[in-house]
Amino acid sequence: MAKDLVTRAQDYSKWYNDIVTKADLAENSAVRGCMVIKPYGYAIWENMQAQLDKMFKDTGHVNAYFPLFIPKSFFSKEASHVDGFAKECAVVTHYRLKNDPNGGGVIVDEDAKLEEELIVRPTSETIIWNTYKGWIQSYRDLPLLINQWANVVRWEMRTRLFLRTAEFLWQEGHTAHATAEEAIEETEKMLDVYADFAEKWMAIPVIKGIKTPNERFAGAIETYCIEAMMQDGKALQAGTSHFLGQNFAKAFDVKFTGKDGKLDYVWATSWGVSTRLMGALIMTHSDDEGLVLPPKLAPHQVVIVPIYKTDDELNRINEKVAEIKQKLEAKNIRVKYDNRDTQRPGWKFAEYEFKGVPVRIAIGARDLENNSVEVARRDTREKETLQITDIENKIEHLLEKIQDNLFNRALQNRVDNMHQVDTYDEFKKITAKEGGFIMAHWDGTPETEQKIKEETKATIRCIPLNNKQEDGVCIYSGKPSKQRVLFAKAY
RNA sequence: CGGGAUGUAGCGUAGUCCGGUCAUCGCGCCUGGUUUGGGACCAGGAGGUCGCAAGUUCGAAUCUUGCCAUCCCGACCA
Repeated sequence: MAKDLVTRAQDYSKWYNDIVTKADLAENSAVRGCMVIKPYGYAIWENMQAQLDKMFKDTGHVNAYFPLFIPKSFFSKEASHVDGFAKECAVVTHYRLKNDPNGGGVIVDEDAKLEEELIVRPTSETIIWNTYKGWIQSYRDLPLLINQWANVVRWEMRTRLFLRTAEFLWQEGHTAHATAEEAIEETEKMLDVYADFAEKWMAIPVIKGIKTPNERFAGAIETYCIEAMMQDGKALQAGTSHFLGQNFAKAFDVKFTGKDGKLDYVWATSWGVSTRLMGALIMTHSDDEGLVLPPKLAPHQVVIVPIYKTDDELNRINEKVAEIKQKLEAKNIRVKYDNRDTQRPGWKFAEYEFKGVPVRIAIGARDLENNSVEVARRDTREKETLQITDIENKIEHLLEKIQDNLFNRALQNRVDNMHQVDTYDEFKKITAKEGGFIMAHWDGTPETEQKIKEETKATIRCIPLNNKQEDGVCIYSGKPSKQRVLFAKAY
Protein backbone atom coordinates (compact mmCIF):
# COMPACT_ATOMS: atom_id res chain seq x y z
CA MET A 1 0.00 0.00 0.00
CA ALA A 2 1.31 3.38 -0.94
CA LYS A 3 2.08 5.84 1.79
CA ASP A 4 -0.97 7.37 3.37
CA LEU A 5 -2.18 10.06 1.05
CA VAL A 6 -4.45 11.69 3.54
CA THR A 7 -2.11 14.61 3.62
CA ARG A 8 -0.52 14.26 0.23
CA ALA A 9 -2.55 17.14 -1.11
CA GLN A 10 -1.26 19.11 1.84
CA ASP A 11 2.27 17.93 1.06
CA TYR A 12 1.97 19.41 -2.38
CA SER A 13 0.88 22.68 -1.01
CA LYS A 14 3.95 22.59 1.18
CA TRP A 15 6.27 21.72 -1.68
CA TYR A 16 4.96 24.50 -3.76
CA ASN A 17 5.43 27.05 -1.04
CA ASP A 18 8.78 25.67 -0.09
CA ILE A 19 10.47 24.57 -3.24
CA VAL A 20 8.58 25.66 -6.30
CA THR A 21 7.37 28.87 -4.78
CA LYS A 22 6.57 30.53 -8.07
CA ALA A 23 4.34 28.04 -9.80
CA ASP A 24 1.91 26.27 -7.62
CA LEU A 25 -1.12 24.12 -7.64
CA ALA A 26 -2.81 25.78 -4.74
CA GLU A 27 -2.32 26.95 -1.21
CA ASN A 28 -4.48 27.67 1.74
CA SER A 29 -5.59 31.22 1.78
CA ALA A 30 -6.21 33.36 4.79
CA VAL A 31 -9.92 32.79 4.37
CA ARG A 32 -11.10 29.93 6.52
CA GLY A 33 -11.06 26.68 4.62
CA CYS A 34 -10.89 28.33 1.23
CA MET A 35 -8.40 27.60 -1.49
CA VAL A 36 -6.39 29.81 -3.79
CA ILE A 37 -5.99 28.08 -7.10
CA LYS A 38 -2.82 29.39 -8.66
CA PRO A 39 -2.35 29.71 -12.42
CA TYR A 40 -0.85 26.30 -13.05
CA GLY A 41 -3.54 24.56 -11.01
CA TYR A 42 -6.21 26.62 -12.69
CA ALA A 43 -4.91 25.60 -16.10
CA ILE A 44 -5.57 21.98 -15.13
CA TRP A 45 -9.08 22.90 -14.00
CA GLU A 46 -9.68 24.76 -17.26
CA ASN A 47 -8.74 21.68 -19.25
CA MET A 48 -11.14 19.62 -17.16
CA GLN A 49 -13.87 22.22 -17.57
CA ALA A 50 -13.40 22.41 -21.34
CA GLN A 51 -13.82 18.67 -21.77
CA LEU A 52 -16.76 18.35 -19.40
CA ASP A 53 -18.47 21.31 -21.04
CA LYS A 54 -18.07 19.67 -24.42
CA MET A 55 -19.52 16.44 -23.10
CA PHE A 56 -22.52 18.27 -21.63
CA LYS A 57 -23.19 20.04 -24.91
CA ASP A 58 -22.80 16.81 -26.85
CA THR A 59 -25.62 15.43 -24.69
CA GLY A 60 -27.90 18.37 -25.46
CA HIS A 61 -27.30 20.70 -22.52
CA VAL A 62 -26.80 24.46 -22.49
CA ASN A 63 -25.18 26.75 -19.94
CA ALA A 64 -26.87 29.47 -17.89
CA TYR A 65 -26.13 31.39 -14.72
CA PHE A 66 -28.22 31.95 -11.60
CA PRO A 67 -27.70 34.23 -8.59
CA LEU A 68 -25.23 33.60 -5.81
CA PHE A 69 -27.76 34.70 -3.18
CA ILE A 70 -30.83 32.74 -2.27
CA PRO A 71 -33.60 34.25 -0.15
CA LYS A 72 -33.96 32.26 3.03
CA SER A 73 -37.60 31.49 2.33
CA PHE A 74 -36.74 29.66 -0.94
CA PHE A 75 -34.41 27.49 0.93
CA SER A 76 -36.93 26.11 3.36
CA LYS A 77 -39.52 25.00 0.83
CA GLU A 78 -38.16 21.48 0.45
CA ALA A 79 -38.03 19.97 3.93
CA SER A 80 -35.31 17.34 3.57
CA HIS A 81 -33.19 19.77 1.54
CA VAL A 82 -33.07 22.26 4.39
CA ASP A 83 -32.27 19.47 6.82
CA GLY A 84 -29.28 18.53 4.70
CA PHE A 85 -27.82 22.00 4.30
CA ALA A 86 -29.06 24.20 7.15
CA LYS A 87 -26.03 23.52 9.31
CA GLU A 88 -23.47 24.65 6.77
CA CYS A 89 -24.78 27.86 5.28
CA ALA A 90 -23.24 31.32 5.13
CA VAL A 91 -25.95 33.90 5.73
CA VAL A 92 -26.00 37.52 4.61
CA THR A 93 -27.81 39.70 7.14
CA HIS A 94 -26.69 43.26 6.31
CA TYR A 95 -25.81 45.23 3.23
CA ARG A 96 -23.71 48.11 4.51
CA LEU A 97 -20.71 49.00 6.65
CA LYS A 98 -19.93 52.29 8.33
CA ASN A 99 -17.05 53.92 10.13
CA ASP A 100 -16.95 52.97 13.77
CA PRO A 101 -17.92 56.15 15.69
CA ASN A 102 -15.76 54.86 18.56
CA GLY A 103 -12.73 55.04 16.29
CA GLY A 104 -10.82 52.25 14.65
CA GLY A 105 -12.08 50.50 11.57
CA VAL A 106 -15.47 49.82 10.06
CA ILE A 107 -18.44 48.09 11.61
CA VAL A 108 -21.67 46.63 10.32
CA ASP A 109 -24.33 49.30 10.00
CA GLU A 110 -27.21 47.96 12.07
CA ASP A 111 -29.61 50.22 10.16
CA ALA A 112 -28.81 48.24 7.04
CA LYS A 113 -30.34 45.00 8.21
CA LEU A 114 -31.93 42.95 5.46
CA GLU A 115 -35.64 42.35 5.71
CA GLU A 116 -35.05 38.75 4.68
CA GLU A 117 -31.64 37.14 5.04
CA LEU A 118 -29.87 35.85 1.96
CA ILE A 119 -28.15 32.49 1.88
CA VAL A 120 -24.94 32.14 -0.09
CA ARG A 121 -25.80 29.16 -2.29
CA PRO A 122 -24.54 25.80 -1.05
CA THR A 123 -26.18 24.38 -4.21
CA SER A 124 -28.69 26.00 -6.51
CA GLU A 125 -31.72 23.69 -6.66
CA THR A 126 -33.98 26.14 -4.87
CA ILE A 127 -33.25 29.31 -6.81
CA ILE A 128 -33.19 27.43 -10.08
CA TRP A 129 -36.51 25.73 -9.45
CA ASN A 130 -38.01 29.02 -8.40
CA THR A 131 -36.91 30.34 -11.80
CA TYR A 132 -38.02 27.26 -13.74
CA LYS A 133 -41.54 27.85 -12.45
CA GLY A 134 -41.77 30.79 -14.81
CA TRP A 135 -40.21 28.96 -17.74
CA ILE A 136 -42.32 25.82 -17.84
CA GLN A 137 -45.99 25.67 -18.78
CA SER A 138 -46.35 23.00 -21.42
CA TYR A 139 -44.81 19.68 -22.40
CA ARG A 140 -43.41 21.70 -25.32
CA ASP A 141 -41.10 23.47 -22.84
CA LEU A 142 -39.59 20.14 -21.81
CA PRO A 143 -37.09 18.77 -21.41
CA LEU A 144 -35.19 21.70 -19.97
CA LEU A 145 -31.49 20.77 -19.93
CA ILE A 146 -29.37 23.40 -18.21
CA ASN A 147 -25.94 23.45 -16.66
CA GLN A 148 -24.31 26.12 -14.52
CA TRP A 149 -20.60 26.68 -13.85
CA ALA A 150 -20.37 28.39 -10.49
CA ASN A 151 -18.87 28.64 -7.06
CA VAL A 152 -20.75 27.45 -4.00
CA VAL A 153 -20.14 27.84 -0.28
CA ARG A 154 -20.60 25.20 2.39
CA TRP A 155 -19.55 26.20 5.85
CA GLU A 156 -18.19 22.79 6.78
CA MET A 157 -17.06 22.36 10.35
CA ARG A 158 -13.87 20.86 9.10
CA THR A 159 -12.34 21.55 5.73
CA ARG A 160 -9.70 19.70 3.78
CA LEU A 161 -7.66 21.09 0.90
CA PHE A 162 -9.24 20.21 -2.46
CA LEU A 163 -11.61 17.63 -0.99
CA ARG A 164 -13.83 19.73 1.20
CA THR A 165 -13.14 23.44 0.96
CA ALA A 166 -15.56 26.03 2.27
CA GLU A 167 -15.88 27.56 -1.18
CA PHE A 168 -15.42 25.48 -4.28
CA LEU A 169 -15.88 25.65 -8.02
CA TRP A 170 -18.17 23.20 -9.71
CA GLN A 171 -20.78 22.66 -12.32
CA GLU A 172 -24.34 21.77 -11.48
CA GLY A 173 -26.77 20.48 -14.04
CA HIS A 174 -30.49 20.95 -13.37
CA THR A 175 -32.95 19.37 -15.73
CA ALA A 176 -36.73 19.13 -15.96
CA HIS A 177 -38.62 16.34 -17.72
CA ALA A 178 -42.17 15.30 -18.53
CA THR A 179 -41.85 11.76 -17.22
CA ALA A 180 -40.08 9.92 -14.45
CA GLU A 181 -38.57 7.48 -16.97
CA GLU A 182 -37.02 10.29 -18.95
CA ALA A 183 -35.60 11.92 -15.83
CA ILE A 184 -34.10 8.64 -14.65
CA GLU A 185 -32.59 8.13 -18.08
CA GLU A 186 -31.04 11.59 -17.84
CA THR A 187 -29.67 10.85 -14.37
CA GLU A 188 -28.02 7.69 -15.62
CA LYS A 189 -26.79 9.33 -18.81
CA MET A 190 -24.96 12.03 -16.86
CA LEU A 191 -23.49 9.46 -14.53
CA ASP A 192 -22.07 7.79 -17.63
CA VAL A 193 -20.64 11.11 -18.79
CA TYR A 194 -18.88 11.50 -15.46
CA ALA A 195 -17.57 7.95 -15.50
CA ASP A 196 -16.26 8.40 -19.05
CA PHE A 197 -14.59 11.64 -18.13
CA ALA A 198 -12.97 10.14 -15.04
CA GLU A 199 -11.68 7.09 -16.84
CA LYS A 200 -10.77 8.39 -20.30
CA TRP A 201 -9.52 11.86 -19.35
CA MET A 202 -8.42 11.71 -15.74
CA ALA A 203 -7.25 8.10 -16.02
CA ILE A 204 -9.12 7.31 -12.81
CA PRO A 205 -11.11 4.06 -12.78
CA VAL A 206 -14.47 4.46 -11.06
CA ILE A 207 -17.28 2.28 -9.81
CA LYS A 208 -20.76 3.45 -10.74
CA GLY A 209 -23.50 2.83 -8.25
CA ILE A 210 -26.37 4.16 -6.21
CA LYS A 211 -26.21 5.51 -2.69
CA THR A 212 -28.05 4.01 0.25
CA PRO A 213 -30.83 6.20 1.74
CA ASN A 214 -28.42 7.30 4.49
CA GLU A 215 -25.95 8.72 1.99
CA ARG A 216 -28.50 10.18 -0.40
CA PHE A 217 -28.55 13.84 -1.45
CA ALA A 218 -30.94 15.93 0.61
CA GLY A 219 -34.12 16.07 -1.46
CA ALA A 220 -33.34 13.26 -3.90
CA ILE A 221 -35.28 10.06 -4.57
CA GLU A 222 -32.16 8.32 -5.78
CA THR A 223 -28.50 9.38 -5.79
CA TYR A 224 -26.14 7.83 -8.31
CA CYS A 225 -22.42 8.22 -7.86
CA ILE A 226 -18.99 7.32 -9.11
CA GLU A 227 -16.54 6.13 -6.48
CA ALA A 228 -12.78 6.08 -6.97
CA MET A 229 -10.07 4.45 -4.90
CA MET A 230 -7.14 6.62 -3.92
CA GLN A 231 -3.59 5.25 -3.63
CA ASP A 232 -4.01 4.71 0.10
CA GLY A 233 -7.12 2.59 -0.37
CA LYS A 234 -9.62 5.17 0.77
CA ALA A 235 -12.66 5.96 -1.33
CA LEU A 236 -13.45 9.31 -2.85
CA GLN A 237 -16.85 10.23 -4.20
CA ALA A 238 -15.90 11.77 -7.52
CA GLY A 239 -19.28 12.80 -8.85
CA THR A 240 -22.99 12.50 -8.20
CA SER A 241 -26.14 12.46 -10.30
CA HIS A 242 -29.51 12.74 -8.57
CA PHE A 243 -33.00 11.73 -9.56
CA LEU A 244 -35.09 14.28 -7.67
CA GLY A 245 -38.51 12.93 -8.57
CA GLN A 246 -41.15 15.64 -8.20
CA ASN A 247 -39.86 16.91 -4.87
CA PHE A 248 -38.58 20.27 -6.08
CA ALA A 249 -41.37 20.70 -8.62
CA LYS A 250 -43.87 20.32 -5.79
CA ALA A 251 -41.94 22.59 -3.45
CA PHE A 252 -41.77 25.33 -6.10
CA ASP A 253 -45.04 24.53 -7.81
CA VAL A 254 -43.65 23.79 -11.26
CA LYS A 255 -46.47 22.20 -13.30
CA PHE A 256 -46.91 21.60 -16.99
CA THR A 257 -49.80 20.69 -19.24
CA GLY A 258 -49.24 17.38 -21.00
CA LYS A 259 -50.32 16.36 -24.51
CA ASP A 260 -53.43 14.91 -22.94
CA GLY A 261 -54.28 18.27 -21.39
CA LYS A 262 -53.64 17.09 -17.85
CA LEU A 263 -51.66 19.16 -15.40
CA ASP A 264 -48.72 17.45 -13.65
CA TYR A 265 -45.55 18.30 -11.77
CA VAL A 266 -42.33 17.98 -13.75
CA TRP A 267 -39.62 15.44 -12.97
CA ALA A 268 -36.17 16.65 -12.09
CA THR A 269 -32.51 15.71 -11.98
CA SER A 270 -29.38 17.42 -10.78
CA TRP A 271 -25.75 16.41 -11.16
CA GLY A 272 -22.39 17.89 -10.32
CA VAL A 273 -18.65 17.56 -10.11
CA SER A 274 -16.26 19.97 -8.45
CA THR A 275 -12.67 21.03 -7.91
CA ARG A 276 -12.57 17.99 -5.64
CA LEU A 277 -11.68 16.18 -8.86
CA MET A 278 -8.32 17.95 -8.76
CA GLY A 279 -7.76 16.33 -5.39
CA ALA A 280 -8.68 12.99 -6.92
CA LEU A 281 -6.18 13.57 -9.70
CA ILE A 282 -3.37 14.28 -7.24
CA MET A 283 -4.22 11.44 -4.91
CA THR A 284 -4.61 8.87 -7.65
CA HIS A 285 -1.47 9.41 -9.70
CA SER A 286 1.11 11.46 -7.87
CA ASP A 287 4.27 10.08 -6.31
CA ASP A 288 6.94 11.35 -3.96
CA GLU A 289 8.55 13.38 -6.77
CA GLY A 290 5.40 15.46 -7.17
CA LEU A 291 2.41 15.62 -9.44
CA VAL A 292 1.82 13.13 -12.22
CA LEU A 293 -0.70 14.45 -14.71
CA PRO A 294 -2.52 12.44 -17.37
CA PRO A 295 -1.45 13.81 -20.77
CA LYS A 296 -5.00 14.66 -21.78
CA LEU A 297 -5.34 17.17 -18.93
CA ALA A 298 -1.77 18.39 -18.50
CA PRO A 299 -1.39 22.11 -19.27
CA HIS A 300 1.92 21.26 -20.95
CA GLN A 301 2.15 17.77 -22.37
CA VAL A 302 5.76 18.15 -23.39
CA VAL A 303 8.46 20.42 -22.03
CA ILE A 304 11.68 20.94 -23.93
CA VAL A 305 14.84 21.85 -22.01
CA PRO A 306 17.97 23.00 -23.83
CA ILE A 307 21.42 22.14 -22.53
CA TYR A 308 24.15 24.48 -23.68
CA LYS A 309 27.35 26.21 -22.74
CA THR A 310 27.56 29.12 -25.13
CA ASP A 311 25.18 31.54 -26.79
CA ASP A 312 26.13 30.06 -30.12
CA GLU A 313 25.11 26.61 -28.93
CA LEU A 314 21.84 27.95 -27.61
CA ASN A 315 21.11 29.62 -30.93
CA ARG A 316 21.62 26.39 -32.79
CA ILE A 317 19.46 24.51 -30.27
CA ASN A 318 16.75 27.18 -30.53
CA GLU A 319 16.59 26.61 -34.26
CA LYS A 320 16.35 22.86 -33.92
CA VAL A 321 13.72 23.14 -31.17
CA ALA A 322 11.61 25.52 -33.25
CA GLU A 323 11.46 22.79 -35.85
CA ILE A 324 10.52 20.09 -33.35
CA LYS A 325 7.99 22.31 -31.60
CA GLN A 326 6.26 23.11 -34.85
CA LYS A 327 5.95 19.43 -35.74
CA LEU A 328 4.53 18.60 -32.31
CA GLU A 329 2.11 21.51 -32.37
CA ALA A 330 0.90 20.41 -35.78
CA LYS A 331 -0.23 17.27 -33.95
CA ASN A 332 -2.05 19.44 -31.37
CA ILE A 333 0.46 18.57 -28.69
CA ARG A 334 0.83 21.26 -26.01
CA VAL A 335 4.53 22.08 -25.90
CA LYS A 336 6.50 24.41 -23.69
CA TYR A 337 10.06 25.34 -24.59
CA ASP A 338 11.89 26.56 -21.51
CA ASN A 339 15.10 28.22 -22.65
CA ARG A 340 15.26 30.63 -19.75
CA ASP A 341 18.85 31.43 -19.01
CA THR A 342 18.06 32.04 -15.36
CA GLN A 343 17.78 28.40 -14.30
CA ARG A 344 20.05 25.45 -14.87
CA PRO A 345 18.89 22.26 -16.62
CA GLY A 346 18.85 20.15 -13.46
CA TRP A 347 16.67 22.72 -11.77
CA LYS A 348 14.25 22.66 -14.68
CA PHE A 349 14.14 18.87 -14.72
CA ALA A 350 13.10 18.83 -11.07
CA GLU A 351 10.65 21.68 -11.52
CA TYR A 352 8.72 20.02 -14.32
CA GLU A 353 8.64 16.76 -12.44
CA PHE A 354 6.96 18.55 -9.54
CA LYS A 355 4.50 19.94 -12.01
CA GLY A 356 3.76 16.55 -13.48
CA VAL A 357 4.56 17.32 -17.12
CA PRO A 358 4.15 13.92 -18.82
CA VAL A 359 7.09 14.10 -21.24
CA ARG A 360 10.38 15.99 -21.06
CA ILE A 361 12.68 16.42 -24.00
CA ALA A 362 16.28 17.46 -23.37
CA ILE A 363 18.46 18.59 -26.22
CA GLY A 364 22.14 19.57 -26.14
CA ALA A 365 25.20 19.85 -28.34
CA ARG A 366 25.65 16.11 -28.35
CA ASP A 367 22.12 15.72 -29.71
CA LEU A 368 22.63 18.29 -32.44
CA GLU A 369 25.49 16.17 -33.76
CA ASN A 370 23.51 12.94 -33.61
CA ASN A 371 20.14 14.42 -34.66
CA SER A 372 18.72 13.01 -31.44
CA VAL A 373 16.94 14.08 -28.25
CA GLU A 374 16.65 12.63 -24.77
CA VAL A 375 13.04 11.78 -23.94
CA ALA A 376 11.98 11.20 -20.34
CA ARG A 377 8.53 10.12 -19.23
CA ARG A 378 7.12 11.28 -15.91
CA ASP A 379 5.03 8.24 -15.03
CA THR A 380 7.83 5.66 -15.06
CA ARG A 381 10.76 8.11 -14.95
CA GLU A 382 12.40 6.21 -17.81
CA LYS A 383 14.70 7.99 -20.23
CA GLU A 384 15.67 7.08 -23.76
CA THR A 385 17.48 8.72 -26.64
CA LEU A 386 15.41 9.04 -29.79
CA GLN A 387 16.21 10.13 -33.33
CA ILE A 388 14.50 13.39 -34.25
CA THR A 389 13.19 11.89 -37.45
CA ASP A 390 9.46 11.29 -37.05
CA ILE A 391 9.63 12.64 -33.50
CA GLU A 392 6.07 13.98 -33.59
CA ASN A 393 4.61 10.51 -34.12
CA LYS A 394 6.84 8.98 -31.49
CA ILE A 395 5.80 11.57 -28.91
CA GLU A 396 2.13 11.35 -29.84
CA HIS A 397 2.31 7.62 -29.34
CA LEU A 398 4.20 8.01 -26.06
CA LEU A 399 1.55 10.38 -24.68
CA GLU A 400 -1.12 7.80 -25.43
CA LYS A 401 0.95 5.15 -23.73
CA ILE A 402 1.36 7.30 -20.63
CA GLN A 403 -2.36 8.01 -20.49
CA ASP A 404 -3.08 4.26 -20.69
CA ASN A 405 -0.39 3.38 -18.22
CA LEU A 406 -1.77 5.79 -15.61
CA PHE A 407 -5.23 4.31 -15.93
CA ASN A 408 -3.96 0.74 -15.80
CA ARG A 409 -1.76 1.45 -12.83
CA ALA A 410 -4.68 2.97 -10.92
CA LEU A 411 -6.92 0.09 -11.94
CA GLN A 412 -4.34 -2.43 -10.78
CA ASN A 413 -4.17 -0.69 -7.43
CA ARG A 414 -7.91 -1.01 -7.11
CA VAL A 415 -7.87 -4.68 -8.08
CA ASP A 416 -5.08 -5.36 -5.58
CA ASN A 417 -7.02 -3.69 -2.79
CA MET A 418 -10.48 -5.04 -3.52
CA HIS A 419 -11.60 -7.60 -0.97
CA GLN A 420 -14.52 -9.98 -0.94
CA VAL A 421 -15.43 -10.53 2.69
CA ASP A 422 -17.90 -12.90 4.36
CA THR A 423 -17.37 -12.44 8.08
CA TYR A 424 -17.50 -9.36 10.26
CA ASP A 425 -14.21 -10.32 11.93
CA GLU A 426 -12.43 -10.25 8.62
CA PHE A 427 -14.22 -7.02 7.73
CA LYS A 428 -12.98 -5.36 10.91
CA LYS A 429 -9.48 -6.64 10.34
CA ILE A 430 -9.30 -5.26 6.83
CA THR A 431 -10.80 -1.87 7.66
CA ALA A 432 -8.43 -1.52 10.60
CA LYS A 433 -5.25 -2.55 8.82
CA GLU A 434 -5.14 -2.88 5.05
CA GLY A 435 -7.89 -0.57 3.90
CA GLY A 436 -9.22 -0.72 0.39
CA PHE A 437 -12.65 -1.62 -0.96
CA ILE A 438 -14.73 -4.41 0.51
CA MET A 439 -17.58 -6.20 -1.20
CA ALA A 440 -19.79 -7.72 1.46
CA HIS A 441 -23.38 -8.72 2.09
CA TRP A 442 -25.63 -6.26 3.87
CA ASP A 443 -29.17 -6.77 5.14
CA GLY A 444 -30.37 -3.52 3.59
CA THR A 445 -31.22 -1.71 6.85
CA PRO A 446 -29.97 1.75 7.79
CA GLU A 447 -29.45 0.47 11.35
CA THR A 448 -26.87 -2.09 10.27
CA GLU A 449 -25.16 0.44 8.03
CA GLN A 450 -24.98 2.87 10.94
CA LYS A 451 -23.60 0.28 13.35
CA ILE A 452 -20.88 -0.78 10.94
CA LYS A 453 -19.96 2.86 10.42
CA GLU A 454 -19.70 3.48 14.15
CA GLU A 455 -17.63 0.39 14.78
CA THR A 456 -15.29 0.49 11.79
CA LYS A 457 -15.56 3.97 10.18
CA ALA A 458 -16.34 2.21 6.92
CA THR A 459 -19.46 3.30 5.05
CA ILE A 460 -21.38 1.88 2.15
CA ARG A 461 -19.96 3.79 -0.77
CA CYS A 462 -22.53 2.49 -3.18
CA ILE A 463 -24.55 -0.41 -4.44
CA PRO A 464 -22.79 -0.98 -7.76
CA LEU A 465 -24.91 -0.78 -10.91
CA ASN A 466 -25.46 -4.10 -12.67
CA ASN A 467 -24.41 -5.73 -9.45
CA LYS A 468 -24.15 -9.51 -9.45
CA GLN A 469 -27.13 -11.01 -7.59
CA GLU A 470 -26.21 -13.81 -5.20
CA ASP A 471 -27.72 -15.20 -2.01
CA GLY A 472 -25.79 -14.61 1.17
CA VAL A 473 -26.09 -13.38 4.72
CA CYS A 474 -25.35 -9.94 6.13
CA ILE A 475 -21.91 -9.86 7.70
CA TYR A 476 -23.26 -7.89 10.63
CA SER A 477 -26.76 -9.17 11.38
CA GLY A 478 -26.66 -12.56 9.68
CA LYS A 479 -29.95 -11.78 7.96
CA PRO A 480 -30.41 -12.87 4.33
CA SER A 481 -29.03 -10.67 1.56
CA LYS A 482 -29.37 -10.76 -2.24
CA GLN A 483 -26.19 -8.93 -3.21
CA ARG A 484 -22.89 -7.56 -1.99
CA VAL A 485 -22.42 -3.82 -1.57
CA LEU A 486 -19.27 -1.71 -1.68
CA PHE A 487 -17.84 -0.71 1.68
CA ALA A 488 -14.81 1.52 2.31
CA LYS A 489 -13.46 4.23 4.48
CA ALA A 490 -13.96 7.46 2.62
CA TYR A 491 -12.53 10.94 2.46
C1' C B 1 -18.61 23.11 18.83
C1' G B 2 -15.34 19.50 22.24
C1' G B 3 -9.91 17.45 22.84
C1' G B 4 -4.72 18.41 21.43
C1' A B 5 -0.87 21.25 19.14
C1' U B 6 1.19 25.42 16.77
C1' G B 7 2.02 30.81 15.48
C1' U B 8 9.56 33.93 14.96
C1' A B 9 11.91 37.21 7.28
C1' G B 10 8.71 34.86 1.07
C1' C B 11 9.05 29.36 2.89
C1' G B 12 10.87 25.99 6.67
C1' U B 13 12.94 26.62 11.52
C1' A B 14 16.39 27.29 16.61
C1' G B 15 15.55 29.79 20.99
C1' U B 16 10.26 29.68 25.20
C1' C B 17 10.79 25.07 30.54
C1' C B 18 15.06 28.61 33.50
C1' G B 19 13.24 36.81 31.28
C1' G B 20 19.16 39.98 30.38
C1' U B 21 25.15 40.17 23.43
C1' C B 22 18.92 36.70 21.57
C1' A B 23 16.56 37.59 17.37
C1' U B 24 19.46 31.36 15.08
C1' C B 25 20.14 28.46 10.87
C1' G B 26 18.72 26.47 5.95
C1' C B 27 16.14 27.44 1.38
C1' G B 28 14.65 31.47 -1.52
C1' C B 29 15.79 36.78 -2.98
C1' C B 30 19.62 40.84 -4.78
C1' U B 31 24.95 42.06 -6.75
C1' G B 32 29.61 40.26 -8.98
C1' G B 33 32.35 36.19 -10.84
C1' U B 34 33.03 31.13 -12.27
C1' U B 35 29.46 27.46 -14.07
C1' U B 36 25.46 24.62 -17.09
C1' G B 37 23.73 16.36 -19.75
C1' G B 38 19.73 15.68 -12.70
C1' G B 39 17.80 21.00 -8.09
C1' A B 40 25.96 24.49 -9.12
C1' C B 41 29.94 27.05 -6.40
C1' C B 42 32.56 31.30 -4.21
C1' A B 43 32.31 36.26 -2.25
C1' G B 44 29.30 40.16 -0.73
C1' G B 45 24.24 42.07 0.42
C1' A B 46 18.94 43.07 1.53
C1' G B 47 14.93 41.42 4.32
C1' G B 48 11.83 40.93 11.18
C1' U B 49 5.51 45.08 14.58
C1' C B 50 8.92 37.21 17.27
C1' G B 51 0.10 36.23 15.55
C1' C B 52 -2.72 40.65 18.12
C1' A B 53 -3.79 43.29 22.72
C1' A B 54 -3.30 44.22 27.75
C1' G B 55 -0.51 43.10 32.14
C1' U B 56 3.94 41.75 35.44
C1' U B 57 9.13 43.63 35.33
C1' C B 58 14.64 48.03 35.45
C1' G B 59 14.19 44.68 31.16
C1' A B 60 9.53 40.14 27.56
C1' A B 61 10.01 36.07 21.47
C1' U B 62 10.41 33.92 26.63
C1' C B 63 6.03 34.81 32.35
C1' U B 64 0.27 35.97 33.06
C1' U B 65 -4.61 36.98 30.96
C1' G B 66 -7.71 37.71 26.85
C1' C B 67 -8.40 37.49 21.71
C1' C B 68 -7.27 35.87 16.63
C1' A B 69 -5.52 32.37 13.12
C1' U B 70 -3.82 27.65 11.39
C1' C B 71 -3.19 22.31 11.73
C1' C B 72 -4.44 17.38 13.78
C1' C B 73 -8.26 14.12 16.24
C1' G B 74 -13.65 13.94 16.99
C1' A B 75 -18.76 15.60 15.94
C1' C B 76 -20.44 17.17 10.84
C1' C B 77 -19.85 16.26 5.53
C1' A B 78 -23.92 17.04 -1.46
